[in-house]
Amino acid sequence: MSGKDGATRTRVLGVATRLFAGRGFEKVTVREICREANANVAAVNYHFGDKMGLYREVLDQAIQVMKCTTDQARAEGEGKPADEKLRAYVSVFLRRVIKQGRDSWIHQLMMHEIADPTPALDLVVDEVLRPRMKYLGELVAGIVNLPVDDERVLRCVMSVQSQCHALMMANPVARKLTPDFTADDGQIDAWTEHISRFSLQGIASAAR
Amino acid sequence: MSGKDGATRTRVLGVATRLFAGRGFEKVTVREICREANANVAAVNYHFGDKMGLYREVLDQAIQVMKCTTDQARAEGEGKPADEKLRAYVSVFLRRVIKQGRDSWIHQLMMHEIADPTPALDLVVDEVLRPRMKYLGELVAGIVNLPVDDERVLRCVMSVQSQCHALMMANPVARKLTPDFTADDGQIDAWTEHISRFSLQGIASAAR
DNA sequence: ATTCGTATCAAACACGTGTTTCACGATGGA
DNA sequence: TCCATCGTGAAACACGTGTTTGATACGAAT
Repeated sequence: MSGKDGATRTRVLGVATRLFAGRGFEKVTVREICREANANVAAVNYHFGDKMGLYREVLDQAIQVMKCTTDQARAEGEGKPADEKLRAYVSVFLRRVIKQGRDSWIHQLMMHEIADPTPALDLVVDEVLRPRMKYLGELVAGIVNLPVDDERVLRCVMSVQSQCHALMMANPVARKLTPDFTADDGQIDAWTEHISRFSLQGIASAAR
Repeated sequence: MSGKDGATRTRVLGVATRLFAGRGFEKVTVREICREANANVAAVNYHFGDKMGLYREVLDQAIQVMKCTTDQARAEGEGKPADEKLRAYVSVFLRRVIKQGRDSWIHQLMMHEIADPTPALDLVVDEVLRPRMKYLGELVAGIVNLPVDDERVLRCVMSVQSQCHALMMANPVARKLTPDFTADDGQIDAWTEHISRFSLQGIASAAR
């Protein structure tokens, strides 16, 4: 069970990812992670230095996946007109967010990072959020024929982002408000259609 | 300093409110609260039963203030047409939210409640959020001439709410993205104007 | 004057935390 | 075969936590 086989590190990292996402950094204990991963308490210290080192590694993984989401959104809009690029962005984002698939842990993790910011949040902002806003800003600016740094463009970007993010952020709240909500493809498509149309109309009005 | 004078309880409650809002329930210690309030550690146990009792009292206060915000938004739209009622709602909300005034602690508190839901969150949903959504739903339904429980109406309400909430929720993120942001009246009015126009256009498009 | 309930205080309690230490076994190269 | 290194294990360490306890002082009612 020991030796070259470095499965313990992987197992610990996996469990840590799930638990950190679910309850944040502070509310998860090293002991609990190791217990669920069938590893010794000292494993996290040996493989990751300390608890924070383990957390940083989990967060780095999250950043990689988020950058990948941005790239996919860009790719799906490739060659299309600006309004369809925006629709593609919303579509990719919602599919990745609402689907309780293998990526949902990321957004729970980000939720906790926003509630209790750590220095690592800066990395997320610089590497993920800023590129996304830049891309959306270019789209909006193209649609309304305004400079990308115009205030009105910035505000429209916020409006689009906020609608997308709301569907993931307020998850525990939304579940209480509409307990019969299902994340099937039909619902996702309907939300994509709504946010796209709603936003495109709003964007058009921003240019006067 | 002791006797009929019940200032300790008030002082503890005040400090607890500020600290719980800033760092959430778990990351604040009873000792720290009492130290800042110049009270003994046992004070919280005597006056509030235990730490959770103190937290519940803080959260109850928050619910009262939020209900008051809803009432004010309703009042400012009284007698106006539906689209101006919506503008009034956005205006009241943003003024209360963006202003770093005496109410900002509430939204930090809610942020932490959403990130780490406790049973008390149900109370917030039932007493604050549901009435707000009901009110906004009636406004939207009136504008687009659809039944209040129509899916399209519900989605528009979510779009409006998400834009308003985004300005308060992503505060630590927004501060990094646009560090030169100032919460003066001009900015608030500009955002109110943007969200109102953006949303009214989007709502109009929802009815086809 | 005595009694009772209120409000506060310092000290201690019981528990859980992240981290460290030291020892044991396995692995792979010299 | 020997030895250095790696991965793991159980136990202990140092610290911080919420909570409880017993004592003290004060004011008001009896």
